[in-house]
Parts: sequence; structure tokens; C-alpha cells
Amino acid sequence: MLYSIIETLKKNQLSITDSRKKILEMFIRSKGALAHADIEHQSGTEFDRVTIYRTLQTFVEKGIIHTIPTADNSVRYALCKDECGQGQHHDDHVHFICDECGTTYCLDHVTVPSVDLPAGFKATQTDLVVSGKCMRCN
Amino acid sequence: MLYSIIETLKKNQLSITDSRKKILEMFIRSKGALAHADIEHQSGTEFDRVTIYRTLQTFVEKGIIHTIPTADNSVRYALCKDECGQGQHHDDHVHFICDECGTTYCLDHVTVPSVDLPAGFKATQTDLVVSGKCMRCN
DNA sequence: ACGTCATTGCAACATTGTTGCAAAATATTT
DNA sequence: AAATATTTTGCAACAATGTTGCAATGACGT
Repeated sequence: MLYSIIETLKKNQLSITDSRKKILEMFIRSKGALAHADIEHQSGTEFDRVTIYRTLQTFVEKGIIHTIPTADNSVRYALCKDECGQGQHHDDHVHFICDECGTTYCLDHVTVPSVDLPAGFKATQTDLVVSGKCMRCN
Repeated sequence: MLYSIIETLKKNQLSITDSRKKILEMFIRSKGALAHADIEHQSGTEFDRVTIYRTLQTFVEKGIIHTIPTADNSVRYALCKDECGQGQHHDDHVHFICDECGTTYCLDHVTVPSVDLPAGFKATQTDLVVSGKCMRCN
């Protein structure tokens, strides 16, 4: 899959800066999802902690990445597929979190079944989070 | 539904203390899920913050409550149904989080569809989190 | 190359969660 | 019911995580 960092940033009217380029690159290279802490560790002292927070925030707002719900308190982020629009993304994700190694996988090929909600409830997003043991830890 | 606080605590070999009784009572009274902050606000200065953390931890370990994954970073807890065993609970939950008022509902009557995982992946728990507008906010 | 605007880094702070230990409350034994 | 053993609590101190204001820096359009 071809993914141009510069193109993505330009398309979203974001200035092209070192931090944005490198953080976006991390997401592209990473097969799974990343937490703030992962990015902080990988980048060492290159960027300020605040910059990482703000970059992630911006990416979420622009629909470049999205947050993944987890049962523990850690927030994780993953690249959105191209269809994702500004602000909210409409394709529903299946995520797998390994209890053993903590890796978060986006299972894009698994379809999320639609849910029958009680009267008066309207869904805008559905997240299906499966946890267990992953391929490598099994 | 009859739910005896004392019985529940005894069954789990926990000492019967004020904090445990009152926190468990909050869960029974609350239709939705509670975050640590909710409990802290509702109980005022009655208990130490640390006590609340430890009580919630204990309840999760004993299978009295369970955590709910959320896309924002807040951890929420809800009562487990009686079938839940020690440590892990085996019935899969559907949760609905209202974007407007933040209330978290346990939709027990909606069944979680089983997911086809790629080879090598083994699921122990499946969480389906739907967000949108709830009954009251629609 | 210059001015404008967006972004960064620093500092300070707020919130959230954790740990050790003595005091207090609960449970158990006699 | 009193004494002992065990569990739980509250305090203090700390660690981690996230936020905000502001001056300095860097990116972008002309």
C-alpha cells in the first residue's frame, strides 16, 4: 500500500514538520496500534512530550488516526483507512489486543456485525475489541 | 432483581466495610457504568482516593465488577452478572456510550456476535462498544 | 528574502494512579 | 466478651499522564 506522508499532511492542511513526519512514519511502519508512551520511547528526547500529545490530537481531529478502546486505561492510536473523513470515521473496526505482549492489531478483513439497539438509541460508531492471545504468543 | 450486598461480599471472602458496602451500593443503584471519578464525587470526602482505587481493584479481581473499554481514556466499571467467575468473566457484553451525556449503558439483551479470527489468534474476551446518542439525548 | 501564521519547547500545573507503612477496623479464637 | 490475628484504611510521598500559557522557533505564501 502506497502512503505518502507529505501528501497526507498537505491534504489535511497541516504544516510539514519533523515531528509530524516522524510520528506519522511510525504509524505507517507499525503493524499494530501505538500508545503515547510507545512514541515517546521510540523517539527518545527528540520531541517534547507536549508536542507528541498535540500531534496525536491533531491527527485524530483530522481523521488521520483514530483511538482504540481498551479495557485497561491505556489509549492507543492507529492509522485510519483512507475513507475516514474529518473528525469522525465511519468504517467500523475490529481490534485485537494480545493479553500477553500487549500488541494491538487492526483486523480490517473481519467485518463488524451490525447491532440491534433498543428504541431511541442511535449509533455513530461501533468498536469491536477482542482480547486474547495473538499469533506470536500462542 | 435481588442483590444482597452483604451476601456478595461474604461470598467473595471480603471483609464487610463501609467503603465496600457503599461503593457496591452505588453500582447497584446506578443504571449505567461508573468511573473512578464518579465514585469519588458521589462519596465526597468520605473515603480516601486510594481506598476507592483499591476497592475497585478488589471488586474486579473477585469478578463483582468488570471494566468497560472506552475510546477516550476513562476507565469505567459496571456490575457483573452473577455468572461471572473469579478473575475473568465469560459472558460478553455490549456497551453503549452516549457521546452527549457520557452515560454508559450495559445492553445485556443484545447478543454479541462471534468473530472469525485469523489463524493463530485465540479470543478470551469480546467487547462490543457502540457509541452515539442515547434514548434520553435523542 | 520577508512578513505572517502555525508549531514547538519550556515551565508550571492538574489529574490520575501506585506504593509503603502505621493506625484503625474487622474477623477469629478462646 | 475479651484478646489476638488478620484485613483494610488513611496518610504521605511518589510516579505517570495529560493540559495550558507564552515566548521562541520554524514553515509557508508572496
